[in-house]
Amino acid sequence: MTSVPRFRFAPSPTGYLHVGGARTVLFNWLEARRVGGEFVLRIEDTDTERNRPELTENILEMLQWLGLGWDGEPTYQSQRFDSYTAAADRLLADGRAYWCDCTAEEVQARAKERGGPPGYDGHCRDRGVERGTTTALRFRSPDEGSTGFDDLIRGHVVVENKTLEDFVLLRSSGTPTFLLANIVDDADMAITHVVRGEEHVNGTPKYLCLGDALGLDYRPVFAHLPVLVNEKRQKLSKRRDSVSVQEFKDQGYLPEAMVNYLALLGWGPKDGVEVRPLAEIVELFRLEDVTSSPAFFDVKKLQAFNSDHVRALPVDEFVDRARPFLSRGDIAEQAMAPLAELVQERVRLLTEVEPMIAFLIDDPVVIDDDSWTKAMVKGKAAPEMLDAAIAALDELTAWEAAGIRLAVEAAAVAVGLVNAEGQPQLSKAQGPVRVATTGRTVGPPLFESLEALGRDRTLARLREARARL
RNA sequence: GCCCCCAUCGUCUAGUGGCCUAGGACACCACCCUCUCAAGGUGGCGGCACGGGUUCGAAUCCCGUUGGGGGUGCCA
Repeated sequence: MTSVPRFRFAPSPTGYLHVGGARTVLFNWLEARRVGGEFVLRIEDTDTERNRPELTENILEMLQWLGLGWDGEPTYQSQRFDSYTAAADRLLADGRAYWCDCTAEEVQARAKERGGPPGYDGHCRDRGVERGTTTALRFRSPDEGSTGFDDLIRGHVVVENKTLEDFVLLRSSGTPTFLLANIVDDADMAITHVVRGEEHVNGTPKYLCLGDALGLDYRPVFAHLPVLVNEKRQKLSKRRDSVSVQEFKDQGYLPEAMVNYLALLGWGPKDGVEVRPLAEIVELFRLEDVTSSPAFFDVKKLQAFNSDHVRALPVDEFVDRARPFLSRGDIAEQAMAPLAELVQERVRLLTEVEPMIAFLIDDPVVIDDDSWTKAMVKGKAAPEMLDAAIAALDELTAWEAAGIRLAVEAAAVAVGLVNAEGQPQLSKAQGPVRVATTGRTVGPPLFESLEALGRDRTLARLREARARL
């Protein structure tokens, strides 16, 4: 029987899914997909104190959103405590574990006194401490020899067993800790590939020694991914860095842009084509090609990827995606309809859509102060231009972009905003008209915008602005 | 302190001994295009941390230094 490659993502519900976790999922998922293996989820909720069940929901929801599905139902460690305590009992019976009644303070005090490395010193190893309400079960780490493992990304890693301290297996509350639950489950679930963050490298020898002590004969393939860092090159942390996937979703990032960008953190396609669909990345991705150095999570580049993915959308798909970000619902959607294509190529984030078409919804239009100053106060011949535009547009019989353009051009000529050849200078002439009607100096092309605005509102706004001058 | 890991433009990367006077992308700057803003086009800025080896030849291999990171929890 040949076993299928099996990958897993094992988050603990103590925080929202963040981009680092998402990248770990992605790399697991990508490799699993490529080799035709399975990708499963295991919720590591062993710490009943910090566990926040509702966060599991967020993690699952974000994975769905990113399009990184999993096989089968997630496993919950909180429902498998029996397996862990059984393993712990075995270790205790075999003399590979012992009860310890030291408090954290005592451990620290002794470490300080002896001046050596902090951490547990094996104080209770042979004290014959009985199980009590304040005792934790510790693993008796091997004193000699060394433990090594092969890592797809880092090569061979070896550590001396004597540097492995006697870590806790069972808390005094009786709940199992990470390492114990981890190895028991990985073996039980027949995980063949352990792909996780670099922060787990140091724990791996402990994990392996534990497995040996348990007689598991279990050796998965490891791949420790480089961590994602902030601008100060520290590991991304939910606490100090704003990196939850949910936030990016809320800001109007597209999931395809997100996974595309994340795939390029620690890996790059040989052909150099960065912006591409996930399906292509699945074909090209190789876990062994992943870099071993930390990568900076650059929001600027993410934004650039998002712009590309937004523009690559068919226009009705773009409208569908933008819909949840339109706070004013149908009104906004109807307003956007005629300008959708023009808006699409101007936004980086979906949250930028509504501000761009707000002038079609707000009545009266909200005028941006800086824009007003720039176009009306500092701009050339604003009053004259508005007068001329009003006159020209008022005479228009058909209200469509091309005709509106001709009228504005005629107005420009009338007030002398022309170049050496006597041609209208729209770059100068459009300013006052744009600000009067849309409230801003920037936005979708003016004439299409005015067509969408309608004759009456356009003229009314021009007259209102003129009156203010 | 101890253990482990890492080191190519500001950032993400390509590069696995000669194809490299190091390629691409983001960012930045300039110009072009242009009704604003985008988009697009062209060009520019900018890097193999340092020192020793090995080799005919090193960004690529080895050693050291320096710098950075991760771990060192009754968190995961």
